[in-house]
Amino acid sequence: MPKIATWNVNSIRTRLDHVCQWLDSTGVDYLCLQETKVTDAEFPRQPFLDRGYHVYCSGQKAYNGVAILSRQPLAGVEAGFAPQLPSHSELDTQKRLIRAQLAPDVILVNVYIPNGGEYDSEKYHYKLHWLKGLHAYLQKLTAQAEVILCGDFNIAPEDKDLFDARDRATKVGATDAERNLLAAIRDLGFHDAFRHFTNEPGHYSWWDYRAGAFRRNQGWRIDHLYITPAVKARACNCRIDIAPRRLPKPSDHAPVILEIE
DNA sequence: ATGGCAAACCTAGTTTGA
Repeated sequence: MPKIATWNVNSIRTRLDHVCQWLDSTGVDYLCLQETKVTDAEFPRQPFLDRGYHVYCSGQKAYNGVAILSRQPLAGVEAGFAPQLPSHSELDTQKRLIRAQLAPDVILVNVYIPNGGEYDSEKYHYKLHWLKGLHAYLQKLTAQAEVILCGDFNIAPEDKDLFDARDRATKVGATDAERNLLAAIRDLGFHDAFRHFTNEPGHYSWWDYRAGAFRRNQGWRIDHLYITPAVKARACNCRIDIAPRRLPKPSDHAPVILEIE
């Protein structure tokens, strides 16, 4: 039963031991990483090669950066929008997207969607612009194949996906403009894998380092796996693993795992 | 309204995160 996971590690070099321990204990087949914060030349490949994973990364110094670890070698690996959408190549200066084929008719897309900064700031509008680019990109892909779209979306899709939805009109990650663009992407034919199995509120994938947010479970569910119908039909389970968030010096995000039969 | 924490960067204070 293949397992596919997504995890914003907030620096792969700082979190190397956590990720290795987690791979050893869960044995996931594919792990999509975000915020690796390292160039491809500096990416710590060897510990993953030693564990039998192939490493595909697209990173930059200090900020952003995505990677896919896979037990099998992957075909069709492409970084950024440009290979599918040359018109949007300016979005590729920030390393936030990598994709690969899992099968001839299944494409895995790993994204690190911009944070958005303050409401109505330049960063907020960049986030909205980036989401429109992602929509155009996925429109092409969903016409060709089944797609597993995962990563750090920096968006809580519903009010039950954050601990306090008050004032959300200006709360970046929960505004209507962001949710509407995410809904437009979802309407290309995606289903929220986590919500296929769990309806209750109070399940989060990110907690602020400050103010005891994790201890008080004051978090947001912003890390997602979106799957097209044929994948959904094979999905057995999708859960957030909060165990790594309890460790000393954790990432502020927890991994999310999808199991497929 | 602010701070609280963590990481990276030409090491000290700035930028980013959501």
